[in-house]
Amino acid sequence: MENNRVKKQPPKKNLWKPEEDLILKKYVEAHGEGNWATVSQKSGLKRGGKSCRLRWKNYLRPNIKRGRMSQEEEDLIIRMHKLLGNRWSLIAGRLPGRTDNEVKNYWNTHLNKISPLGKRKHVDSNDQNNTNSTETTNKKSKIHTYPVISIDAQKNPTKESNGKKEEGSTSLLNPLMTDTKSFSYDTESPFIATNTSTFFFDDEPLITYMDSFALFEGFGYTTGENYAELGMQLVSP
DNA sequence: AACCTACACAACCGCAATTAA
DNA sequence: TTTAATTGCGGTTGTGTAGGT
Repeated sequence: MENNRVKKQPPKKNLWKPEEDLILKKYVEAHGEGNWATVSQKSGLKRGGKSCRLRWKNYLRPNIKRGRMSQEEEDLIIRMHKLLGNRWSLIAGRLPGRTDNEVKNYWNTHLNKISPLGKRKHVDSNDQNNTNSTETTNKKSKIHTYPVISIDAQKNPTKESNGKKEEGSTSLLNPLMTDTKSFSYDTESPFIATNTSTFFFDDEPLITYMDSFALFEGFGYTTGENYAELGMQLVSP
């Protein structure tokens, strides 16, 4: 060996360089999102499709909001996490300009430590007390197992038609109750906690979004006052 | 100044869901 | 209907850096 005081190795991590960002940005602007598997070949980037997709989604696409979370955003994350657990994409969907990765990182570094069990790294899987969220984060739990609710959905807004979403309404039929709760949504407005009934469906499939309401049922949230805890308010149809 | 530790966050990995053939 | 490819998601890891000793 020539030297036992070897200089620090150069970074091994494949961080994106500005020129790579530029290539990807121009490519997506020219060809649109999607077909990530072929982006690397066609653009000349020596990156996998997943990497390109992630980079675009988290940093390059328009309307990404950078910088510190506001107090309102933080509050919303806390409330949504309490309700949904580690459903980061779902939570991020309620925070315009924020990505799931950002929300997740923010939770892990800023908010998780607030909880009594808030150890940043290495959550002990044997820790029986580690149930501070309303839902286990086990991947298998992504299967929806909340049978108490049926959905009477009139509309499932999509981002089709020039990304312009439609105004609509959705109602939930609770079999344990005799009435149907319904609420309206304005698809142009972000779901920021307010004391109005306005919220945002984003790109999530309706059924996925409805999980949160199913959770309400599971935890005994059955009245309008409880919805208010989320800054939402049930309105009469 | 050198070392250590913890933090912040970008990026990767593996799995499941979805879509195309 | 089945299989393969692609996409999306959450968990985890790796790196740079700030602050303390």
